[in-house]
Amino acid sequence: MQNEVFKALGHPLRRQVMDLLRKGPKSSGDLAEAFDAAWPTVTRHLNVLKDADLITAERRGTSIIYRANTSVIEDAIGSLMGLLGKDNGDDTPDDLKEAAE
Amino acid sequence: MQNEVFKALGHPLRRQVMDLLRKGPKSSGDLAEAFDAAWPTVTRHLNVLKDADLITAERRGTSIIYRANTSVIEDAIGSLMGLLGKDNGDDTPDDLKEAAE
DNA sequence: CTCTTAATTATCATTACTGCTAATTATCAA
DNA sequence: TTGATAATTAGCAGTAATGATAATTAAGAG
Repeated sequence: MQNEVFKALGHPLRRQVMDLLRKGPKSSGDLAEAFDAAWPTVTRHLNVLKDADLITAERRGTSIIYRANTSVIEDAIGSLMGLLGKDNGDDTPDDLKEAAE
Repeated sequence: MQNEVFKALGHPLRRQVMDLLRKGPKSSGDLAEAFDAAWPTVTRHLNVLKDADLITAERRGTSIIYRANTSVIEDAIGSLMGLLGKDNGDDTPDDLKEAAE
């Protein structure tokens, strides 16, 4: 869901995870090492990202490999772009109209 | 701060507010009417958006007018775009390399 | 099977978020 | 000043999020 995505991105550690995964897949251990937080804490953040479908997990023998899910990030971008267009159906009262057009 | 922005966007009502303001400025009352929630509840959400600098408030006589702050939305988009580029400094171990490039 | 390493789930305490009603402030009109 | 309307702040209860430690599962090596 769209809301889970933004909620998931609303934590610095989770955005950092996304940034680390940007360059390529990483194991849970690699990611856990990258932060001060305890491993279970990182695992939980990874689960939040996974529930939001922002990352995927795949078992590779004894370790678990995480990958960023680019399409969901793209969707989020699209959603934000949708907040930008003025798309004026003239919903703005005359007395609030800006000088510029 | 960037984190406040994503946290603020992590609530459906707040994203809806942003969408309503997309078309033009609105008063607190206009916004409160648009939702099922009680007015003080909407006010609180507006404050979250304001603290994130996603909207600005300006008193206009007896009512208060809210406007979307487009540049902050643009910054958020930029931040998400930054999560997309592969920008490979070859951080990916050989055994995790994908077939495609 | 046993041992080790990798990672997760369970549990708990603390803090943050949400949404409500009630009380308060702000502005204007008479 | 009084009254009315617009909007906010205060306070409270319920729920969700965070981060830690302890216990558990998973897979491979021997």
